[in-house]
Amino acid sequence: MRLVIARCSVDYSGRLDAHLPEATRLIMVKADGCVAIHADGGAYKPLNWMNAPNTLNIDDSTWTVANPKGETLTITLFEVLSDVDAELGEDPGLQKDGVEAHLQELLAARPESIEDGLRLVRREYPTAIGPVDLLCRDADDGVVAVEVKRRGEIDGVEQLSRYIERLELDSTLGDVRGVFVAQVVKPQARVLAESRGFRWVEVDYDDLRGLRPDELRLF
Amino acid sequence: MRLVIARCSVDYSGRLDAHLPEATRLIMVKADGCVAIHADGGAYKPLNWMNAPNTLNIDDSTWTVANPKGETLTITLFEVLSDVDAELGEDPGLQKDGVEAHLQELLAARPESIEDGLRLVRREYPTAIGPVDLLCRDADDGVVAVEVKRRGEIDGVEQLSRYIERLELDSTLGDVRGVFVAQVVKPQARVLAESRGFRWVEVDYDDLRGLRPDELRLF
DNA sequence: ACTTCGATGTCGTTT
DNA sequence: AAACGACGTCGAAGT
Repeated sequence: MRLVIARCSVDYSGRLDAHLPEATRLIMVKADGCVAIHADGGAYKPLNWMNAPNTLNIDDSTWTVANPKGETLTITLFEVLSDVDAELGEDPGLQKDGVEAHLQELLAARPESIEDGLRLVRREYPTAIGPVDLLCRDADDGVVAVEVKRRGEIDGVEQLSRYIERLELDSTLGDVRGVFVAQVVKPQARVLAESRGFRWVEVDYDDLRGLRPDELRLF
Repeated sequence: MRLVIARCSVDYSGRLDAHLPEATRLIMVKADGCVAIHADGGAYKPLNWMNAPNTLNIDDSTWTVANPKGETLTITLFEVLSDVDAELGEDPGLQKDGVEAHLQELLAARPESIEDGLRLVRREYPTAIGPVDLLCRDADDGVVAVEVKRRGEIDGVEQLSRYIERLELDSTLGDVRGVFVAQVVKPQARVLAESRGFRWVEVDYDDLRGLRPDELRLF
């Protein structure tokens, strides 16, 4: 990784056109050829960037980055304040815990934690507009479509609406009931879900993972 | 901005939990207090980060970043290979050209490029749930609501649906026809648009800008 | 402050 | 490779 701090101006031409006037910035060049131009503030997103795969051409004080799609990034250097190069090596990578896929797995293994008597028919049940998270049958053998989100917001309810519309059109399933499941269901999402005739359920991630004893649920 | 290259391990706890095993990485600390941990590859997104506002506490080889929401990032340093500090100053900011707003302008100036005989009534026509991109009348004087996107995906069709529902409720416009316009309309968006009774149209940004001669369209 | 929506989104997964 | 949805999305604009 090479880190250059320099007074520079930058031009990008590609999916849009963008220009950065002369100022002091960080230019970060990674081992895979990615280039990013950072200011001294504003979260982690760079002002300009170019992702791999691309080619970096350094001609005196003009750096030109080009990729196969025909996008170009041109950096003009006026004064270099610092220039550091270091070999970092491969990164072992990030371990995450607590994302939606995990939540869906846990619910698929224990559909009864959503509603008494609920049985899983299929995970990721396919429709023309995408897969339904969980397709189930309830205690009365009715078809139930379950949408799982980590955070339950309006978009998720819209998604469930579309799936149910599709399921009722495309199949011989007949009436399909909707259930919206999330760790937290936002007030607006509750209102919309109810107005669409869906149940909404909040579940606890730690409970599902079995970190808390099941007995606690009996109370 | 402070740039430290070091062998380190990192733990994040907040919206999820994540762990980075010991390896050599870049730690970037910006003037506003943001911290980002970068590997030597993988686009511009850091492996871990913490945005402002937050507090950075450096205690020997353990750095702790905490924000008001209770999220924490803990960095344990094993070996520092490089440590650079520089004053960058304010950035004058990025100038952009070619985003959705621009596309909408061009279409407003030439509604007939969407559909023969289409005339603009108003751009950003207001409704209770937000402005409709273009409100038009067609060759038969029927009301047409146009939603403009750079890339046409399902969300955009949903947005158009909500606007039309509103327009038909709130006004004396009567039936409103929907047209979904984008540079590229994705297959799922096509299906949904058609099932809602909307037309979808793909337009070319360069054509609209007039970079290609109009005569080309005659063939 | 909160919500909505665009983005050179980026990233992973599946087709 | 293309499409599709999730994201610790980020960030700006409007309320």
